[in-house]
This record gives sequence, C-alpha cells and structure tokens, in this order.
Amino acid sequence: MTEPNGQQRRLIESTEGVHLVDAGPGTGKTFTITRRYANLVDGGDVEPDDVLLVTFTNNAATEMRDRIVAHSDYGVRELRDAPIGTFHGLCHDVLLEHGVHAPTLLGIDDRITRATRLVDDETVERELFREFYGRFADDHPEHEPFLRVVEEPTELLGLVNQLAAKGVFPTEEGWYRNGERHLDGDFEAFAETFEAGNRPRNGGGKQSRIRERLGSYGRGKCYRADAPSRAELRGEGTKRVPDGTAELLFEDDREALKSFVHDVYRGYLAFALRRNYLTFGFLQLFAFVLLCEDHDLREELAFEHVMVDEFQDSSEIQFKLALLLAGTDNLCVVGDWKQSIYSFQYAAVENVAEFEARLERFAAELNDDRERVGLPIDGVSRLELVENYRSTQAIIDFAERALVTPATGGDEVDPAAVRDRIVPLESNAAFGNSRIEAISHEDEHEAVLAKVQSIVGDEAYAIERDGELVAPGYGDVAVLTRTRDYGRELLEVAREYDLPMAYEGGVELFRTDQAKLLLAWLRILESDADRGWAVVLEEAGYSFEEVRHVLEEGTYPGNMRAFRTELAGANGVGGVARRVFSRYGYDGGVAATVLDAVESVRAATTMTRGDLIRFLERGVESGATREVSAGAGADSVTVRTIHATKGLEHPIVVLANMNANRFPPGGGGAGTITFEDPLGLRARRVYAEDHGHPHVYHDWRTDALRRCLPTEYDEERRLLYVALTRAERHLVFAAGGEPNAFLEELPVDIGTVEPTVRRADAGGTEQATLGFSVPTPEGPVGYTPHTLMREEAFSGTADGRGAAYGTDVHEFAERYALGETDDPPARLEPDAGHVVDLLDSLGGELRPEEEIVLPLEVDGERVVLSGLADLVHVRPGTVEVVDFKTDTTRRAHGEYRKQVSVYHRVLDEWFTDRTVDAHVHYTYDGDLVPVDPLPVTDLVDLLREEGATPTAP
DNA sequence: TCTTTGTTAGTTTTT
DNA sequence: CTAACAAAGA
Repeated sequence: MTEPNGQQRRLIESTEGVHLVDAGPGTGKTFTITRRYANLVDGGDVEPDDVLLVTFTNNAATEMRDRIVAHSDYGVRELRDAPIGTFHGLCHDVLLEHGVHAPTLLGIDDRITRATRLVDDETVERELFREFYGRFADDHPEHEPFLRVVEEPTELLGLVNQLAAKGVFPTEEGWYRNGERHLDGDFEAFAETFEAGNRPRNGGGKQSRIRERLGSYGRGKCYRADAPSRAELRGEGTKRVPDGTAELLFEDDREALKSFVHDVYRGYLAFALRRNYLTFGFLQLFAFVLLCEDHDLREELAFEHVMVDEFQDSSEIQFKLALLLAGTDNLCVVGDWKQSIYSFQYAAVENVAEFEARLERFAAELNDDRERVGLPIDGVSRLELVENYRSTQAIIDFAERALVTPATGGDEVDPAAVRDRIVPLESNAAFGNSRIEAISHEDEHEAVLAKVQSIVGDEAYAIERDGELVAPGYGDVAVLTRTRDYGRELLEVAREYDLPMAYEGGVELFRTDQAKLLLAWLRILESDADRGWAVVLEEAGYSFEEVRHVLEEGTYPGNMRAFRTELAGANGVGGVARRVFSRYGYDGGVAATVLDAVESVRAATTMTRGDLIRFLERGVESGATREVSAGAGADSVTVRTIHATKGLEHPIVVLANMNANRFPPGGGGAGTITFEDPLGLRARRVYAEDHGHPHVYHDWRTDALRRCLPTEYDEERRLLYVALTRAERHLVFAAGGEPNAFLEELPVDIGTVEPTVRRADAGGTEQATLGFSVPTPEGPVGYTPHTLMREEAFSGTADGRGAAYGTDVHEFAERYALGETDDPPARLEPDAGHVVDLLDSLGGELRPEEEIVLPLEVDGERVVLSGLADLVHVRPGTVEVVDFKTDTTRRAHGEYRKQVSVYHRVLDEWFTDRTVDAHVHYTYDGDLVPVDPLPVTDLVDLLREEGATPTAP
C-alpha cells in the first residue's frame, strides 16, 4: 500500500473533532494512522509534542514511530522524545516527572520518587501482596468475618486490580469521586437479565434456563442455616423460578463487605508505596488522580491531538485518561469491536461498541464539579475503513459467520443484531482462489504436520507472490492455537520429523528442556545433587530403574564425569550454559534466550551459583514467560497462540486444536465485578470452628447467582474471528477426534487425513507412531472425595449397597486417619477393616484430599498420572498417596466392572519429575494383597484398568 | 415422546 | 461449565 484509498484519505485529512474509526482486519489501520500523524505534524502548525499517539504494546509503538519517520519530514532524532507510546509508559513518565505528591491526593502520606520501581512481574506482585495481606489480617481483627473466609489472598489482588482498571479508588473515608456506584450494583439491570433467563422454553413446555441450572443448587454443598432451600429458590411444580427470587439474590446490604475491600485496597496502596513500588494498575491510578486534581498540570500536559490505536483493547480508566489528556476536542480512536479479545487484561469492548454513550457519560462524570474535559463539541464523526487488503472475500465472509455461530447447544446468538453491527469488508485480492477445509484425526499433531506437508508445494493451495500465483512453502503456513501448550507439543513432534517449524511468542522459558538441563548441570556442579544427575541420566536414555541404581551407587558414567570436569573449568555461568547447550545441540532461540536471561540477571545482581540455581527454580515454579525469537530458518512454519497474532497475517492459516471442550474452554462467564455481584467476593467457604478438619460451608448466594448468569461466549467468537482473519488465502481447521461446537456449526466439511508425516531429511514415507494414548474406560470408576461432601446419597448400584455406602467408607477413612474416631461401624465391614489395616501400616502425618501428580516412565515414554487423592501421607523424603476404592461392583453401561484398591507410593524428586518408585497393594474379596515392588509398566496397566488417564508431561 | 434429574470427564489467553 | 448419557417421570 503506497497511496491511501478514499476512506483512508478522509481519516488522514479529518484532523479536527472527535472521530471513531471502525477499522476491521486488514484495512490498513496502522498505515492510515501513521499517515494521519505525518499529515498533522508536516502541516506546520502542529509539533510532534502536540500529538499524543497511544497504542497498547511497546512493539506497536516502535513500529508506528518507524513508519512515521519513514513518511514524514521528521527524523529519528526529532521524534525520539515525541509522545508515542503506551498508556502505561505515558503514566510512568508523568508520575516520575510530576507525581511526587500524587499519593497525598488520595490522603496517603507517601511520595513517588525516582527510586519508586515498577513491579511488572505478576508472580512478584503476588508474593508482595501475600506479604501485605498477612500483616493486614493481623492488624485488622474487626474484619474477622471476611478474613476467615478468604481462601486465596491473591483473589483479592485480582479484585483490587479490576477496580483500579475501572477507575474505582479508595479515599481516606470512602471512594474516589463516584467510584462507589460500581460497588453498589444495579438491581434493575440485574432483574432484566434475570427475567430473560427465567422464561419457560419450548412454548412453555420446558422450565426456564435459570430453573434448570438451579437444579444443582446445593448439590454437594453445605450452607448455613439461613440459606433458602432448593425448593424455595426454584419453586415446585412450576416452569419458572418464583417471582421475588431476583430480589432475594441481590444483596443490598453491602456495607461491611465494602468496608473490608476498602481497607484492603487502601492498605495495599500504602504498603506498595512504603515498599517503594508501583504496579501497572497503580501507575494508571495515580496518573488519573493527578490529572483529575492538579488542574494546572492537566492543562500543561494536555495535547492538541490525541490518537488511540487498537481502542478495543482499552480499559475504562484508559478511556478516561485519554479524555483528560485531550486539551481540545481533537480525539481520534481507531479500533474494531470484533477484535476485542483482551478482557482478562481489563479491555472493555464497550469502549468502542458504545463509544458515544460512554464518551458522554465519562465526560459528564469528569466534569461534574468543574470543567476538565471539553468534549464533544460537534458530536462524534464515525468513519469506516472497509477495503480489506489482506484476505480473499471467501475468508472474510467465512470469518463473519464465526461471529454469529453458537458456541454450545444452549448458546443463543441473535445473528441479525450482530450482523447489524458488522461493517462489511470488501476484499481487493487480485486472485480469488481460496480453500477452506477441515480435518479431524485422533493423532492430531501428526495429522496437522502431515496436512502441512501436503500443502507445501501443492498448486491447489497456490498463494500470491509478486503478483503471481505460486505453490506455497513452509514459511507461508502458520498454525494458530488457543493455548501455548498445544503449540509447544506440536513443535516437539515437528522436531522429531525435522519439519521446519518455529514457535513465536511468550514461552514458559524456565520450563523448557534447555533451562531444565542447564539447571541440572548447575546442580551437579554445585553439589552432585541427585535431582541434577537424575535429569541428565534420563535425558541420556537411562531407564527409570537404571537411574535409581546409578543414583544409589553414585556410579555416574565416565563421559558425564568428564563433562562435569570440563564445566568446572568453564568461564562463568555463561560459559557453563554455552557448553551445556552445545553438548545437547541446542542452538535455537530458546537456548539463546535462556543464556540471555541468565547472563542479564548475573550482570544486574551479585549472584552466586547457588543463587542462580534458586533463581531458575523460582522460574520453573512461577512459569514465567519470556519472548523467544524465531529459532528455525527462514522457510519454516510459524506456530503462535491466537492472542499473539494481533496484527499479523499469513497466506495459509491452520487453526489447530478445534476440539470439543477446548475451544471454547469453559466459556467466558460474567466478569467478576458486575452489577449482580459487584464485589465478586462473598463468603465463598466458611470453615466451621468446631471441626478439626475442613467441613466446608459455601455461600448460598454466590452459588445461586453464578447459576443465574448466562455464560457469555461473545469473546470466544471474537477470538475465532481474529484467528480466521489472519488468513490471506487458505484456511484449514484441525481437530483431534471430536470437533468442537464451532467447527460443527460452521459451513465446512470435516475430512480426515492420514497422519503419515514424512521425515524431512529422508524424503520417504517412513511412518512413526508416537504418543501414548489410553482409551478412557467407560462408566463410573469409583468415589472421589467430593462425594464425601454430598448430603444426599444416590441409589442405583448393582450390589444394592449404593453410593452412600462408599461415601460412608470414605468418611470413616478420613476421620480415622485424622484421629477423630477409631472404631469402624459394623455395617461398613469388610471395607472399613481394610482401611484400618492400611492406615495403621502408615504412621506419619496424614492430610486429607489433595491433588497428586504421579510421574512415571513407561516404555521410554514419560507419563504423568494425576488426580485427587483421598489421603496424602507425608514423611521426610517420602510422599505417599492413598486412594481408596470400595470393592463393590457397579453396573456401568451394561457391563460389570471390578474395582480394586490401589495404594501408590511416590519417592523423592517431585521437583524434577524424574525418579519415581511405585508400590501397589490392592484389596480383593476382603484380602489385602501386596504387590511389592511392582514394575512400573504393571502399575500403569493397573491404573489403566482403574481408569486413570495418562497424559504427556 | 418430551422433560427432569443425576452423573461423569475435561479444563486459558498476557501488556 | 457443558455435553453426553442414563433412567425415571409425565
């Protein structure tokens, strides 16, 4: 694109007034906005300092700056300090320069100085918040009812950040400006939503959605005595929930809760300042307060022109910041509601979808005590960019269908209303050829790779290059996925076939093989640690039993000893890392990034090797991600998450992992802070003081409310839209096994593909079988601890004892283990007898109901079994997991299954997931049968029978 | 035949 | 939090 089209030109030349620009994918948004900037500053009257240009990522800001430099009269140097950047960056600058006194505006006696640092790592922030909360709890006994109920303090941090993103801040006595409104909720709006969900369906023959969903109200839950009963809430012999339920659910006395949140919020702000740090959220908070209160400063800082790109990604407070920073009514926001996919980052799609209404409301709020915002004078001018330079018309039309496709069976979309809001795009592609297809195969990774190989070089998937249609190469294909995990798995399989593929975007750096091996060798160097050697040995192909033997005897292989000696002579940590990576042939971007991370932290601090080891360990635990640059060569397939593809385009897009239960995952759900549940925080669980172990009480109102709110899938649809509109020409959906609802609904035939991947170097048709899959057994396979909490037993077991019996055995087992009782009721024999035998043989500390991970190696493949254990038994160096199964038989799907009791024992080395010993006992016909030691493969077979599902680690 | 109730498996995105 | 299934009720 060298010359702007008609609509673009209009935007470039409309420099005065308020403009809302609907710019769909591929319409040259960045091109236009940078030309508009150039046009402004080249006119003579306007200086770069007068124009604020905001985007959401530093990368985007840099790109904008570069493009402006290329097309305006200004050079790199002149624009270096021009206000082109992110909201966060801007707020940071403002606070450093003018914000010393910002905290005092909220009545907090502290200051922001050059020494105030920005905590940009979420895990660090969570740690700090935990520390704060611990002290807060000690100092504020008056909030005891709430303190007792908070299970996870960082949920409160989430609440604080969410409030901050909406511009709700605590003052000394109350809430800043009109923030409290957000906390009180809006009953009328709630009642309206409630009524919509409470209409009987199928012409009155079927109960309402809300009544159906309230069916499980109270199931497996214990509420306090004042909770309404299930029948009261749902009504009996009716198709709709009784009138008055909405009022019952909407809590109007929130004073105590609001006061608790207020004190936590304010306490945390003071804590952060005292500890000399700010977070992303607080940066905006203080900048906002400063701009609101310091009128001279606001007028001094205000810009003649404000332009915001990707406005659909902005939050409520960012919208308000843009208003405060606009000294005139020259505001231009560019965005596309269809591409708003960052709500978890507090993006408010309403900022674009309801722009005019919000503009008016926010301006009025900001102006309620004095004139701060001069907007708008002549109303809002709406502009649309409709010419699409990226995709074929077929792709565009298909993607728009995604926006009206139901995500689940019960999901309702109003296609006409949605289509009404879509500004239709017109493709100007020179060639119309476009293929849209779907494949599905159990071996999903192989199927995707085989499909990619078949596409490469195939004229049927021709793409446009230099004005001609040519067969595609690897570099023309991008695989998009919802999750990082899937991308990484695919990459690993691709590597086995030497298929050129590179993952781009954030990687959980310290969880990569590269980082783990480096960590292992550092541990070996430091102390010959087992958890180092185990990793190294396993990587070298030693079997599980062999690793154990080597560790016990200390008979490390000669070549490894030699390498250890070599490392000991290496020059610093960087030298060690280089040699380790070179030994294992790691020469890609991940290795480079690990090296960079290690060297930079080493340079910034005075770290010993031991400190560095702990740094890497923390990295593994937190799952911190880092950007890793493309590793493979130029002509390679790109793998990315959909979220990471913003602004990108690819000739051929493969949208992978379109599996049932995966896309969408659990649905969007209503945000935490809404009119129904404004604080998102209520007594979730109450631990009864008169019980030694967790008898769990739930808050009935929270449970009921959650069921009454419709699950929203709009953002899931937009995510799909974003993925599809990355494609220029061809589109392939891929699912493993069961396709999800989107793929079922969209007008594309789902074919299959032979998952035969050619080894790239062999060029032949060698086929490899990979993976380890176990069919999920049919039918119920036992009782989980959740069953313990159930009040009503269900009947229907074939042997007539029923689930209540199993529940009782479990309950007895738990109470016995915790020392609350020691005589088994006679009616529970013989099972209770087995339980007593088993528990008596254990000793040590017992903890009830815990998530376990059981890492194993089977036939050279690593396998992890996980699940909820009934009891976890802890001794130094040993963790034992106990899982009871009553040896009843139950009718399941027409066949009878035997069940055995399994007792797993897991030794040592949880951290590296490497060495494991497993012992099994099982009871059958009343006898406790020890099988000790049991080869790991047998254990896995046994667990398969038990219905455990192995997953790749 | 349609509706209601109960049960189970599987389960994120990142400035 | 949903789909899918099973089973009982109307």
